[in-house]
Amino acid sequence: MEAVLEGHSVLCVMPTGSGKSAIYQVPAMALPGVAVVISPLIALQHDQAESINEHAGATRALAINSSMRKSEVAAAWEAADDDDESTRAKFLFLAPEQVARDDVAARLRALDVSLVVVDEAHCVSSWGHDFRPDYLQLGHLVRELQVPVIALTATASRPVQKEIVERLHLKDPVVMAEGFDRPNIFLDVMQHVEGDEKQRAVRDHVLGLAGPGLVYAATKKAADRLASELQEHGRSADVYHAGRLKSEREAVHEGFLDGSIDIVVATTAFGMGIDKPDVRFVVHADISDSLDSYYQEIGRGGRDGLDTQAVLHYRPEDLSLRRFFAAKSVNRTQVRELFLLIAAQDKPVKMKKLKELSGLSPRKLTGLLNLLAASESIGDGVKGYRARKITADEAVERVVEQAENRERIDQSRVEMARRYAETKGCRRQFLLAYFGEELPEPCGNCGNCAREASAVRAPEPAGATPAGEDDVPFEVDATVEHPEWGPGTVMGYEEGIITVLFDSVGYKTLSLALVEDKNLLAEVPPAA
DNA sequence: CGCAAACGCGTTAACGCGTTTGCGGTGCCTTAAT
Repeated sequence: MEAVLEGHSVLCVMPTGSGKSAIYQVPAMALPGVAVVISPLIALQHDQAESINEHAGATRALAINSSMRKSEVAAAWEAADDDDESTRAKFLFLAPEQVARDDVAARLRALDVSLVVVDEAHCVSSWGHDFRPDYLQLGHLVRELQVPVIALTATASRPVQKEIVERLHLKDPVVMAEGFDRPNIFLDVMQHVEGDEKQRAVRDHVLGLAGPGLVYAATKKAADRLASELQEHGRSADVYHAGRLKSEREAVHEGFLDGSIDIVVATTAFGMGIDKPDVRFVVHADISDSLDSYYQEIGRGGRDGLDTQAVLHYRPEDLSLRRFFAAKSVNRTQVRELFLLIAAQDKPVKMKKLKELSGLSPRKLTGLLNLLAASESIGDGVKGYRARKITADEAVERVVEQAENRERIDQSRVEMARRYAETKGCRRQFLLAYFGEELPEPCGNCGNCAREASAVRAPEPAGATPAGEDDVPFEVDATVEHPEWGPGTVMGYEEGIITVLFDSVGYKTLSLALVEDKNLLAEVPPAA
Protein backbone atom coordinates (compact mmCIF):
# COMPACT_ATOMS: atom_id res chain seq x y z
CA MET A 1 0.00 0.00 0.00
CA GLU A 2 2.84 2.37 0.82
CA ALA A 3 4.54 1.65 -2.46
CA VAL A 4 1.34 2.33 -4.36
CA LEU A 5 0.69 5.59 -2.55
CA GLU A 6 4.23 6.62 -3.46
CA GLY A 7 3.36 6.03 -7.09
CA HIS A 8 5.02 2.64 -7.66
CA SER A 9 3.53 -0.31 -9.48
CA VAL A 10 3.30 -3.52 -7.53
CA LEU A 11 3.18 -7.21 -8.36
CA CYS A 12 1.91 -9.08 -5.37
CA VAL A 13 1.83 -12.87 -5.19
CA MET A 14 0.08 -14.04 -2.05
CA PRO A 15 -2.49 -16.65 -1.09
CA THR A 16 -6.20 -15.91 -1.30
CA GLY A 17 -7.69 -14.86 1.98
CA SER A 18 -4.52 -13.12 3.15
CA GLY A 19 -5.83 -9.63 2.64
CA LYS A 20 -5.00 -9.20 -1.02
CA SER A 21 -8.03 -7.06 -1.75
CA ALA A 22 -7.13 -4.58 1.00
CA ILE A 23 -3.91 -3.90 -0.88
CA TYR A 24 -5.82 -2.11 -3.60
CA GLN A 25 -8.92 -1.02 -1.69
CA VAL A 26 -7.12 1.07 0.89
CA PRO A 27 -4.98 3.07 -1.57
CA ALA A 28 -7.97 3.44 -3.89
CA MET A 29 -10.02 5.05 -1.14
CA ALA A 30 -7.11 7.29 -0.19
CA LEU A 31 -6.36 8.47 -3.72
CA PRO A 32 -8.55 11.12 -5.39
CA GLY A 33 -9.67 9.36 -8.60
CA VAL A 34 -11.22 6.07 -9.63
CA ALA A 35 -9.57 2.65 -9.44
CA VAL A 36 -10.05 0.54 -12.56
CA VAL A 37 -10.11 -3.11 -11.55
CA ILE A 38 -9.55 -5.73 -14.25
CA SER A 39 -11.26 -8.93 -13.23
CA PRO A 40 -11.60 -12.00 -15.44
CA LEU A 41 -15.06 -13.29 -14.55
CA ILE A 42 -18.29 -11.33 -14.47
CA ALA A 43 -19.47 -13.38 -11.49
CA LEU A 44 -16.35 -12.34 -9.57
CA GLN A 45 -16.84 -8.70 -10.49
CA HIS A 46 -20.27 -8.68 -8.95
CA ASP A 47 -19.09 -10.33 -5.73
CA GLN A 48 -16.13 -8.01 -5.38
CA ALA A 49 -18.18 -4.87 -5.99
CA GLU A 50 -20.86 -6.03 -3.61
CA SER A 51 -18.41 -6.70 -0.82
CA ILE A 52 -16.92 -3.21 -1.17
CA ASN A 53 -20.35 -1.62 -1.17
CA GLU A 54 -21.39 -3.51 1.93
CA HIS A 55 -18.41 -2.23 3.83
CA ALA A 56 -18.78 1.30 2.53
CA GLY A 57 -22.49 1.39 3.26
CA ALA A 58 -23.00 3.02 -0.15
CA THR A 59 -22.53 2.21 -3.81
CA ARG A 60 -18.90 3.07 -4.39
CA ALA A 61 -18.06 0.09 -6.62
CA LEU A 62 -19.65 -0.74 -9.97
CA ALA A 63 -19.09 -3.26 -12.70
CA ILE A 64 -19.44 -2.65 -16.41
CA ASN A 65 -20.04 -5.68 -18.61
CA SER A 66 -22.27 -7.34 -21.14
CA SER A 67 -24.67 -8.75 -18.57
CA MET A 68 -25.92 -5.26 -17.78
CA ARG A 69 -28.55 -3.14 -19.45
CA LYS A 70 -27.44 -0.13 -21.45
CA SER A 71 -29.02 2.15 -18.89
CA GLU A 72 -27.08 0.47 -16.07
CA VAL A 73 -23.82 0.87 -17.96
CA ALA A 74 -24.57 4.54 -18.57
CA ALA A 75 -25.35 5.03 -14.89
CA ALA A 76 -22.07 3.39 -13.90
CA TRP A 77 -20.05 5.71 -16.12
CA GLU A 78 -21.89 8.67 -14.70
CA ALA A 79 -21.25 7.57 -11.14
CA ALA A 80 -17.54 7.31 -11.92
CA ASP A 81 -17.57 10.85 -13.31
CA ASP A 82 -19.71 12.36 -10.56
CA ASP A 83 -18.64 15.87 -9.57
CA ASP A 84 -19.49 15.23 -5.95
CA GLU A 85 -16.49 13.52 -4.41
CA SER A 86 -18.55 11.99 -1.61
CA THR A 87 -20.85 10.03 -3.90
CA ARG A 88 -18.49 9.34 -6.78
CA ALA A 89 -17.79 5.70 -7.59
CA LYS A 90 -14.29 4.72 -6.47
CA PHE A 91 -14.06 1.34 -8.21
CA LEU A 92 -14.92 0.24 -11.72
CA PHE A 93 -14.76 -3.49 -12.43
CA LEU A 94 -14.06 -4.45 -16.03
CA ALA A 95 -13.03 -7.52 -18.00
CA PRO A 96 -10.12 -7.06 -20.42
CA GLU A 97 -12.57 -7.42 -23.32
CA GLN A 98 -14.28 -4.25 -22.13
CA VAL A 99 -11.02 -2.34 -21.97
CA ALA A 100 -10.29 -3.39 -25.57
CA ARG A 101 -13.40 -1.55 -26.81
CA ASP A 102 -12.69 1.86 -28.32
CA ASP A 103 -15.59 3.57 -26.59
CA VAL A 104 -14.59 2.15 -23.21
CA ALA A 105 -10.94 3.10 -23.68
CA ALA A 106 -11.98 6.64 -24.59
CA ARG A 107 -14.16 6.99 -21.51
CA LEU A 108 -11.36 5.68 -19.30
CA ARG A 109 -8.96 8.22 -20.78
CA ALA A 110 -11.40 11.02 -19.98
CA LEU A 111 -11.84 9.77 -16.43
CA ASP A 112 -9.70 10.68 -13.43
CA VAL A 113 -8.14 7.24 -12.96
CA SER A 114 -5.93 6.88 -9.90
CA LEU A 115 -4.97 3.24 -10.15
CA VAL A 116 -5.20 0.18 -12.37
CA VAL A 117 -5.66 -3.13 -10.58
CA VAL A 118 -5.20 -6.42 -12.42
CA ASP A 119 -6.76 -9.14 -10.34
CA GLU A 120 -5.91 -12.80 -11.03
CA ALA A 121 -2.95 -11.46 -12.96
CA HIS A 122 -1.69 -14.93 -13.88
CA CYS A 123 -4.47 -14.93 -16.50
CA VAL A 124 -2.28 -12.60 -18.55
CA SER A 125 0.10 -15.50 -19.05
CA SER A 126 -2.28 -18.46 -19.03
CA TRP A 127 -5.14 -17.04 -21.11
CA GLY A 128 -3.70 -14.12 -23.04
CA HIS A 129 -1.93 -16.04 -25.76
CA ASP A 130 -4.91 -17.70 -27.30
CA PHE A 131 -7.98 -18.11 -25.16
CA ARG A 132 -8.60 -14.50 -24.20
CA PRO A 133 -6.21 -12.46 -26.33
CA ASP A 134 -7.44 -9.13 -24.95
CA TYR A 135 -5.44 -9.92 -21.82
CA LEU A 136 -2.28 -9.10 -23.76
CA GLN A 137 -3.75 -5.76 -24.79
CA LEU A 138 -3.94 -4.49 -21.21
CA GLY A 139 -0.43 -3.10 -21.55
CA HIS A 140 -1.84 -0.43 -23.85
CA LEU A 141 -4.19 0.79 -21.15
CA VAL A 142 -1.38 0.91 -18.61
CA ARG A 143 0.87 2.83 -20.99
CA GLU A 144 -1.82 5.36 -21.79
CA LEU A 145 -3.09 6.04 -18.30
CA GLN A 146 0.34 6.41 -16.69
CA VAL A 147 -0.88 5.51 -13.21
CA PRO A 148 0.39 2.93 -10.72
CA VAL A 149 -0.64 -0.66 -11.40
CA ILE A 150 -1.31 -3.34 -8.82
CA ALA A 151 -1.12 -6.87 -10.23
CA LEU A 152 -2.46 -9.51 -7.86
CA THR A 153 -2.38 -13.28 -8.00
CA ALA A 154 -2.22 -16.23 -5.65
CA THR A 155 0.28 -18.24 -7.64
CA ALA A 156 2.97 -17.27 -10.13
CA SER A 157 6.28 -18.97 -10.79
CA ARG A 158 9.25 -16.74 -11.67
CA PRO A 159 8.71 -16.85 -15.43
CA VAL A 160 5.02 -16.06 -14.98
CA GLN A 161 5.92 -13.12 -12.74
CA LYS A 162 8.34 -11.92 -15.38
CA GLU A 163 5.73 -12.22 -18.07
CA ILE A 164 3.14 -10.28 -16.05
CA VAL A 165 5.62 -7.45 -15.51
CA GLU A 166 6.53 -7.35 -19.20
CA ARG A 167 3.06 -7.69 -20.68
CA LEU A 168 1.52 -5.10 -18.39
CA HIS A 169 4.44 -2.71 -18.96
CA LEU A 170 5.08 -2.36 -15.23
CA LYS A 171 7.99 0.04 -14.69
CA ASP A 172 10.32 -0.79 -11.79
CA PRO A 173 7.59 -2.64 -9.96
CA VAL A 174 7.80 -3.61 -6.33
CA VAL A 175 7.54 -7.41 -6.50
CA MET A 176 6.24 -9.16 -3.42
CA ALA A 177 6.29 -12.91 -3.94
CA GLU A 178 7.18 -15.06 -1.01
CA GLY A 179 5.81 -17.70 1.23
CA PHE A 180 4.57 -20.18 -1.31
CA ASP A 181 4.88 -23.00 1.19
CA ARG A 182 1.68 -24.42 2.60
CA PRO A 183 3.12 -26.84 5.18
CA ASN A 184 -0.27 -28.13 6.34
CA ILE A 185 -1.01 -29.62 2.93
CA PHE A 186 0.13 -33.23 2.69
CA LEU A 187 1.37 -33.96 -0.83
CA ASP A 188 1.21 -37.35 -2.44
CA VAL A 189 0.99 -39.06 -5.82
CA MET A 190 -0.61 -42.43 -6.57
CA GLN A 191 0.81 -44.22 -9.60
CA HIS A 192 -1.51 -46.11 -11.94
CA VAL A 193 -1.06 -48.30 -14.98
CA GLU A 194 -4.56 -49.13 -16.25
CA GLY A 195 -7.22 -46.51 -16.86
CA ASP A 196 -10.07 -48.52 -15.37
CA GLU A 197 -8.08 -49.32 -12.29
CA LYS A 198 -7.26 -45.65 -11.78
CA GLN A 199 -10.91 -44.71 -12.09
CA ARG A 200 -11.89 -47.14 -9.35
CA ALA A 201 -8.95 -46.11 -7.17
CA VAL A 202 -9.90 -42.44 -7.37
CA ARG A 203 -13.49 -43.23 -6.49
CA ASP A 204 -12.54 -45.41 -3.52
CA HIS A 205 -9.95 -42.92 -2.36
CA VAL A 206 -12.42 -40.04 -2.35
CA LEU A 207 -15.11 -42.19 -0.71
CA GLY A 208 -12.71 -42.75 2.17
CA LEU A 209 -12.06 -39.04 2.73
CA ALA A 210 -13.93 -36.65 4.97
CA GLY A 211 -15.07 -33.48 3.22
CA PRO A 212 -15.43 -30.82 2.26
CA GLY A 213 -13.23 -31.51 -0.70
CA LEU A 214 -12.47 -30.88 -4.33
CA VAL A 215 -11.75 -33.34 -7.10
CA TYR A 216 -10.26 -32.15 -10.37
CA ALA A 217 -10.70 -34.11 -13.59
CA ALA A 218 -9.34 -33.34 -17.04
CA THR A 219 -12.59 -33.65 -18.99
CA LYS A 220 -16.24 -32.82 -18.42
CA LYS A 221 -17.19 -36.39 -19.13
CA ALA A 222 -14.80 -37.77 -16.53
CA ALA A 223 -16.06 -35.24 -13.99
CA ASP A 224 -19.70 -36.16 -14.69
CA ARG A 225 -19.01 -39.86 -14.34
CA LEU A 226 -17.09 -39.57 -11.08
CA ALA A 227 -19.66 -37.25 -9.51
CA SER A 228 -22.49 -39.65 -10.24
CA GLU A 229 -20.50 -42.58 -8.88
CA LEU A 230 -19.93 -40.69 -5.66
CA GLN A 231 -23.62 -39.89 -5.48
CA GLU A 232 -24.49 -43.54 -5.99
CA HIS A 233 -22.35 -44.31 -2.98
CA GLY A 234 -24.33 -41.88 -0.91
CA ARG A 235 -21.98 -38.93 -0.91
CA SER A 236 -23.19 -35.38 -1.26
CA ALA A 237 -21.33 -34.62 -4.47
CA ASP A 238 -21.98 -32.40 -7.45
CA VAL A 239 -20.19 -31.49 -10.63
CA TYR A 240 -18.95 -28.17 -11.97
CA HIS A 241 -17.80 -27.50 -15.52
CA ALA A 242 -18.46 -25.14 -18.39
CA GLY A 243 -21.01 -27.50 -19.94
CA ARG A 244 -23.54 -26.82 -17.21
CA LEU A 245 -26.06 -24.00 -17.11
CA LYS A 246 -24.96 -20.83 -15.41
CA SER A 247 -27.72 -21.28 -12.84
CA GLU A 248 -26.57 -24.82 -12.05
CA ARG A 249 -22.99 -23.70 -11.68
CA GLU A 250 -24.01 -20.95 -9.29
CA ALA A 251 -26.00 -23.45 -7.24
CA VAL A 252 -23.00 -25.80 -6.98
CA HIS A 253 -20.69 -22.96 -6.00
CA GLU A 254 -23.07 -21.73 -3.32
CA GLY A 255 -23.82 -25.23 -2.07
CA PHE A 256 -20.11 -25.89 -1.64
CA LEU A 257 -19.58 -22.65 0.25
CA ASP A 258 -22.52 -23.13 2.61
CA GLY A 259 -21.70 -26.77 3.25
CA SER A 260 -24.73 -28.41 1.66
CA ILE A 261 -22.50 -29.99 -0.98
CA ASP A 262 -19.59 -31.96 0.42
CA ILE A 263 -17.59 -32.75 -2.70
CA VAL A 264 -17.33 -30.85 -5.95
CA VAL A 265 -15.94 -32.73 -8.93
CA ALA A 266 -14.79 -30.20 -11.46
CA THR A 267 -12.75 -29.31 -14.52
CA THR A 268 -10.45 -26.30 -14.44
CA ALA A 269 -13.58 -24.17 -14.71
CA PHE A 270 -14.03 -24.29 -10.94
CA GLY A 271 -11.54 -22.29 -9.02
CA MET A 272 -11.37 -18.55 -8.98
CA GLY A 273 -13.62 -17.05 -6.37
CA ILE A 274 -13.72 -20.09 -4.10
CA ASP A 275 -12.98 -18.62 -0.72
CA LYS A 276 -13.64 -21.48 1.64
CA PRO A 277 -11.31 -22.03 4.58
CA ASP A 278 -12.00 -25.66 5.45
CA VAL A 279 -11.46 -27.61 2.23
CA ARG A 280 -9.93 -30.84 3.58
CA PHE A 281 -8.75 -32.46 0.38
CA VAL A 282 -7.94 -31.67 -3.22
CA VAL A 283 -7.72 -34.87 -5.22
CA HIS A 284 -6.62 -34.86 -8.86
CA ALA A 285 -8.14 -37.64 -10.93
CA ASP A 286 -5.90 -36.44 -13.79
CA ILE A 287 -2.69 -34.46 -13.84
CA SER A 288 -2.83 -30.68 -14.47
CA ASP A 289 -1.26 -28.93 -17.44
CA SER A 290 1.49 -27.38 -15.32
CA LEU A 291 2.67 -27.09 -11.76
CA ASP A 292 1.40 -23.53 -11.87
CA SER A 293 -2.14 -24.83 -12.34
CA TYR A 294 -1.59 -27.71 -9.95
CA TYR A 295 -0.39 -25.47 -7.14
CA GLN A 296 -3.21 -23.04 -7.77
CA GLU A 297 -5.70 -25.89 -7.51
CA ILE A 298 -4.33 -27.53 -4.37
CA GLY A 299 -3.93 -24.07 -2.86
CA ARG A 300 -7.71 -24.00 -2.53
CA GLY A 301 -7.38 -26.54 0.25
CA GLY A 302 -6.45 -26.00 3.88
CA ARG A 303 -6.69 -22.23 4.06
CA ASP A 304 -7.54 -22.58 7.76
CA GLY A 305 -4.10 -24.06 8.38
CA LEU A 306 -5.45 -27.47 9.41
CA ASP A 307 -4.28 -30.76 7.95
CA THR A 308 -5.27 -31.16 4.32
CA GLN A 309 -4.52 -33.73 1.61
CA ALA A 310 -3.43 -33.02 -1.94
CA VAL A 311 -3.22 -36.27 -3.84
CA LEU A 312 -2.57 -36.68 -7.53
CA HIS A 313 -3.62 -39.88 -9.29
CA TYR A 314 -1.11 -40.24 -12.08
CA ARG A 315 -0.96 -42.21 -15.30
CA PRO A 316 1.69 -41.25 -17.84
CA GLU A 317 -0.95 -41.51 -20.59
CA ASP A 318 -2.85 -38.61 -19.02
CA LEU A 319 -0.10 -36.28 -20.14
CA SER A 320 -1.11 -36.74 -23.77
CA LEU A 321 -4.23 -34.65 -23.32
CA ARG A 322 -2.17 -31.88 -21.74
CA ARG A 323 0.35 -32.05 -24.56
CA PHE A 324 -2.49 -31.84 -27.03
CA PHE A 325 -3.79 -28.66 -25.40
CA ALA A 326 -0.29 -27.19 -25.36
CA ALA A 327 0.06 -27.58 -29.13
CA LYS A 328 -0.02 -24.27 -31.00
CA SER A 329 -0.42 -23.74 -34.69
CA VAL A 330 -0.31 -20.62 -36.79
CA ASN A 331 -2.15 -19.89 -39.99
CA ARG A 332 0.66 -18.55 -42.17
CA THR A 333 -1.66 -17.14 -44.81
CA GLN A 334 -3.59 -15.06 -42.30
CA VAL A 335 -0.39 -13.76 -40.72
CA ARG A 336 1.00 -12.80 -44.12
CA GLU A 337 -2.17 -11.05 -45.25
CA LEU A 338 -2.56 -9.10 -42.04
CA PHE A 339 1.07 -8.03 -42.09
CA LEU A 340 0.80 -6.86 -45.70
CA LEU A 341 -2.35 -4.97 -44.81
CA ILE A 342 -0.60 -3.12 -42.00
CA ALA A 343 2.51 -2.54 -44.13
CA ALA A 344 0.35 -0.96 -46.84
CA GLN A 345 -0.87 1.79 -44.50
CA ASP A 346 1.00 5.09 -44.60
CA LYS A 347 0.39 5.80 -40.92
CA PRO A 348 -0.18 3.77 -37.74
CA VAL A 349 -3.44 1.88 -38.00
CA LYS A 350 -5.90 1.24 -35.19
CA MET A 351 -7.59 -2.02 -34.36
CA LYS A 352 -10.99 -0.73 -35.48
CA LYS A 353 -9.74 0.14 -38.95
CA LEU A 354 -8.00 -3.23 -39.26
CA LYS A 355 -11.20 -4.97 -38.32
CA GLU A 356 -12.94 -3.35 -41.29
CA LEU A 357 -10.05 -3.85 -43.71
CA SER A 358 -9.27 -7.46 -42.87
CA GLY A 359 -12.75 -8.79 -42.26
CA LEU A 360 -11.32 -11.02 -39.52
CA SER A 361 -13.26 -11.72 -36.36
CA PRO A 362 -12.20 -9.50 -33.46
CA ARG A 363 -10.79 -12.43 -31.53
CA LYS A 364 -8.83 -13.82 -34.44
CA LEU A 365 -7.52 -10.37 -35.27
CA THR A 366 -6.43 -9.65 -31.71
CA GLY A 367 -4.65 -13.00 -31.55
CA LEU A 368 -2.77 -12.35 -34.79
CA LEU A 369 -1.86 -8.82 -33.72
CA ASN A 370 -0.51 -10.18 -30.43
CA LEU A 371 1.67 -12.62 -32.33
CA LEU A 372 2.90 -10.00 -34.79
CA ALA A 373 3.65 -7.55 -31.99
CA ALA A 374 5.34 -10.11 -29.75
CA SER A 375 7.59 -11.19 -32.61
CA GLU A 376 8.57 -7.57 -33.32
CA SER A 377 7.07 -7.74 -36.79
CA ILE A 378 4.86 -4.77 -36.03
CA GLY A 379 5.05 -2.03 -33.44
CA ASP A 380 2.06 -1.47 -31.19
CA GLY A 381 2.35 2.15 -30.17
CA VAL A 382 -0.32 4.30 -28.58
CA LYS A 383 -1.31 5.63 -32.01
CA GLY A 384 -1.81 2.21 -33.53
CA TYR A 385 0.03 -0.61 -35.26
CA ARG A 386 2.87 0.01 -37.65
CA ALA A 387 4.76 -2.58 -39.70
CA ARG A 388 8.49 -2.91 -39.15
CA LYS A 389 10.72 -2.64 -42.21
CA ILE A 390 10.84 -6.34 -42.98
CA THR A 391 9.40 -8.51 -45.74
CA ALA A 392 6.18 -10.44 -45.32
CA ASP A 393 8.17 -13.68 -45.48
CA GLU A 394 10.28 -12.53 -42.60
CA ALA A 395 7.24 -11.50 -40.58
CA VAL A 396 5.67 -14.92 -41.09
CA GLU A 397 8.91 -16.61 -40.08
CA ARG A 398 9.15 -14.51 -36.94
CA VAL A 399 5.58 -15.24 -35.96
CA VAL A 400 5.96 -18.97 -36.56
CA GLU A 401 9.13 -19.00 -34.49
CA GLN A 402 7.37 -17.06 -31.76
CA ALA A 403 4.50 -19.55 -31.70
CA GLU A 404 6.90 -22.48 -31.68
CA ASN A 405 8.72 -20.91 -28.77
CA ARG A 406 5.52 -20.57 -26.87
CA GLU A 407 4.61 -24.17 -27.61
CA ARG A 408 8.02 -25.42 -26.47
CA ILE A 409 7.58 -23.54 -23.23
CA ASP A 410 4.06 -24.85 -22.66
CA GLN A 411 5.20 -28.39 -23.47
CA SER A 412 8.08 -28.00 -21.03
CA ARG A 413 5.58 -26.98 -18.34
CA VAL A 414 3.72 -30.23 -18.95
CA GLU A 415 7.08 -31.96 -18.68
CA MET A 416 7.72 -30.39 -15.28
CA ALA A 417 4.35 -31.63 -14.09
CA ARG A 418 5.43 -35.11 -15.21
CA ARG A 419 8.67 -34.80 -13.28
CA TYR A 420 6.75 -33.82 -10.16
CA ALA A 421 4.55 -36.86 -10.55
CA GLU A 422 7.54 -39.14 -11.00
CA THR A 423 10.03 -37.67 -8.53
CA LYS A 424 11.37 -39.89 -5.77
CA GLY A 425 12.53 -36.92 -3.72
CA CYS A 426 10.61 -34.66 -1.35
CA ARG A 427 7.57 -33.37 -3.22
CA ARG A 428 7.43 -30.09 -1.38
CA GLN A 429 11.06 -29.35 -2.15
CA PHE A 430 10.33 -30.04 -5.81
CA LEU A 431 7.25 -27.82 -5.92
CA LEU A 432 8.85 -24.94 -4.06
CA ALA A 433 11.94 -25.12 -6.24
CA TYR A 434 9.64 -24.77 -9.23
CA PHE A 435 8.41 -21.50 -7.73
CA GLY A 436 11.97 -20.38 -7.06
CA GLU A 437 11.92 -21.03 -3.33
CA GLU A 438 14.39 -23.26 -1.55
CA LEU A 439 13.40 -25.63 1.23
CA PRO A 440 16.66 -26.70 2.87
CA GLU A 441 15.39 -29.94 4.39
CA PRO A 442 12.88 -32.51 3.13
CA CYS A 443 9.43 -31.49 4.41
CA GLY A 444 8.35 -34.59 6.31
CA ASN A 445 4.76 -34.03 5.15
CA CYS A 446 4.62 -35.70 1.75
CA GLY A 447 4.25 -39.26 0.61
CA ASN A 448 7.89 -39.60 -0.37
CA CYS A 449 9.17 -38.25 2.94
CA ALA A 450 6.83 -40.60 4.79
CA ARG A 451 8.08 -43.60 2.80
CA GLU A 452 11.67 -42.50 3.32
CA ALA A 453 11.14 -42.30 7.06
CA SER A 454 9.57 -45.73 7.29
CA ALA A 455 12.20 -47.40 5.10
CA VAL A 456 15.56 -48.51 6.41
CA ARG A 457 17.92 -45.68 5.62
CA ALA A 458 20.23 -46.66 2.80
CA PRO A 459 23.68 -45.08 2.61
CA GLU A 460 23.96 -42.14 0.22
CA PRO A 461 24.84 -43.44 -3.24
CA ALA A 462 28.32 -42.46 -4.35
CA GLY A 463 28.35 -39.47 -6.63
CA ALA A 464 25.01 -38.10 -5.48
CA THR A 465 24.78 -34.36 -5.20
CA PRO A 466 25.22 -33.24 -1.64
CA ALA A 467 22.34 -31.15 -0.40
CA GLY A 468 24.69 -28.39 0.77
CA GLU A 469 24.45 -25.17 -1.21
CA ASP A 470 28.23 -24.78 -1.38
CA ASP A 471 28.68 -27.64 -3.79
CA VAL A 472 26.42 -26.48 -6.58
CA PRO A 473 27.98 -24.62 -9.50
CA PHE A 474 25.37 -21.85 -9.74
CA GLU A 475 23.04 -20.24 -7.29
CA VAL A 476 19.32 -20.72 -7.68
CA ASP A 477 17.97 -17.87 -9.82
CA ALA A 478 21.35 -17.24 -11.48
CA THR A 479 21.34 -16.53 -15.21
CA VAL A 480 23.28 -19.07 -17.24
CA GLU A 481 23.99 -19.59 -20.90
CA HIS A 482 23.87 -22.84 -22.86
CA PRO A 483 25.59 -23.07 -26.28
CA GLU A 484 22.47 -24.39 -27.99
CA TRP A 485 19.55 -23.15 -25.89
CA GLY A 486 20.83 -19.68 -25.04
CA PRO A 487 20.15 -17.86 -21.79
CA GLY A 488 18.18 -19.35 -18.93
CA THR A 489 17.53 -19.20 -15.21
CA VAL A 490 18.62 -21.83 -12.69
CA MET A 491 15.50 -23.14 -10.97
CA GLY A 492 16.95 -25.71 -8.60
CA TYR A 493 18.75 -28.95 -7.95
CA GLU A 494 17.59 -32.46 -7.28
CA GLU A 495 19.42 -35.77 -7.09
CA GLY A 496 22.33 -34.83 -9.30
CA ILE A 497 20.16 -32.94 -11.74
CA ILE A 498 19.98 -29.22 -12.41
CA THR A 499 16.78 -27.65 -13.70
CA VAL A 500 17.10 -24.59 -15.89
CA LEU A 501 14.34 -22.50 -17.42
CA PHE A 502 15.55 -21.35 -20.83
CA ASP A 503 13.95 -18.30 -22.43
CA SER A 504 13.48 -20.01 -25.77
CA VAL A 505 12.90 -23.71 -24.99
CA GLY A 506 11.40 -23.70 -21.49
CA TYR A 507 12.36 -26.06 -18.69
CA LYS A 508 15.26 -28.42 -19.21
CA THR A 509 16.87 -30.82 -16.79
CA LEU A 510 20.55 -31.62 -17.11
CA SER A 511 22.86 -34.03 -15.37
CA LEU A 512 25.08 -32.01 -13.07
CA ALA A 513 28.04 -34.28 -13.67
CA LEU A 514 27.71 -33.78 -17.41
CA VAL A 515 27.24 -30.03 -17.07
CA GLU A 516 30.45 -29.76 -15.09
CA ASP A 517 32.34 -32.24 -17.21
CA LYS A 518 31.47 -30.67 -20.55
CA ASN A 519 31.20 -27.09 -19.32
CA LEU A 520 27.69 -26.90 -20.70
CA LEU A 521 26.58 -23.86 -18.75
CA ALA A 522 28.31 -20.52 -18.29
CA GLU A 523 27.23 -18.06 -15.68
CA VAL A 524 26.08 -14.72 -17.08
CA PRO A 525 26.74 -11.84 -14.70
CA PRO A 526 23.62 -9.83 -13.92
CA ALA A 527 23.22 -6.66 -15.95
CA ALA A 528 24.35 -3.54 -14.15
C1' DC B 1 -1.74 -38.59 -28.13
C1' DG B 2 -5.33 -41.65 -26.06
C1' DC B 3 -9.90 -43.05 -25.71
C1' DA B 4 -14.56 -44.28 -26.76
C1' DA B 5 -18.15 -44.49 -29.87
C1' DA B 6 -19.42 -45.62 -34.40
C1' DC B 7 -18.66 -48.32 -38.19
C1' DG B 8 -17.89 -52.27 -41.10
C1' DC B 9 -17.00 -56.99 -41.80
C1' DG B 10 -17.89 -61.75 -41.63
C1' DT B 11 -20.40 -65.30 -40.17
C1' DT B 12 -24.39 -67.68 -40.54
C1' DA B 13 -28.67 -63.75 -37.40
C1' DA B 14 -27.11 -61.09 -33.33
C1' DC B 15 -22.67 -60.83 -32.13
C1' DG B 16 -17.74 -60.51 -31.75
C1' DC B 17 -13.80 -58.29 -33.49
C1' DG B 18 -10.77 -55.04 -35.78
C1' DT B 19 -10.71 -50.36 -37.87
C1' DT B 20 -11.95 -45.63 -38.37
C1' DT B 21 -13.40 -41.31 -36.71
C1' DG B 22 -13.90 -37.51 -33.81
C1' DC B 23 -13.23 -35.47 -29.52
C1' DG B 24 -10.82 -33.40 -25.62
C1' DG B 25 -10.42 -26.92 -21.23
C1' DT B 26 -10.86 -22.37 -19.52
C1' DG B 27 -15.10 -16.99 -20.79
C1' DC B 28 -15.66 -12.77 -22.66
C1' DC B 29 -18.78 -10.55 -26.23
C1' DT B 30 -22.48 -9.84 -29.95
C1' DT B 31 -26.45 -11.02 -32.37
C1' DA B 32 -30.45 -13.42 -33.73
C1' DA B 33 -34.23 -16.24 -32.66
C1' DT B 34 -37.75 -17.53 -29.36
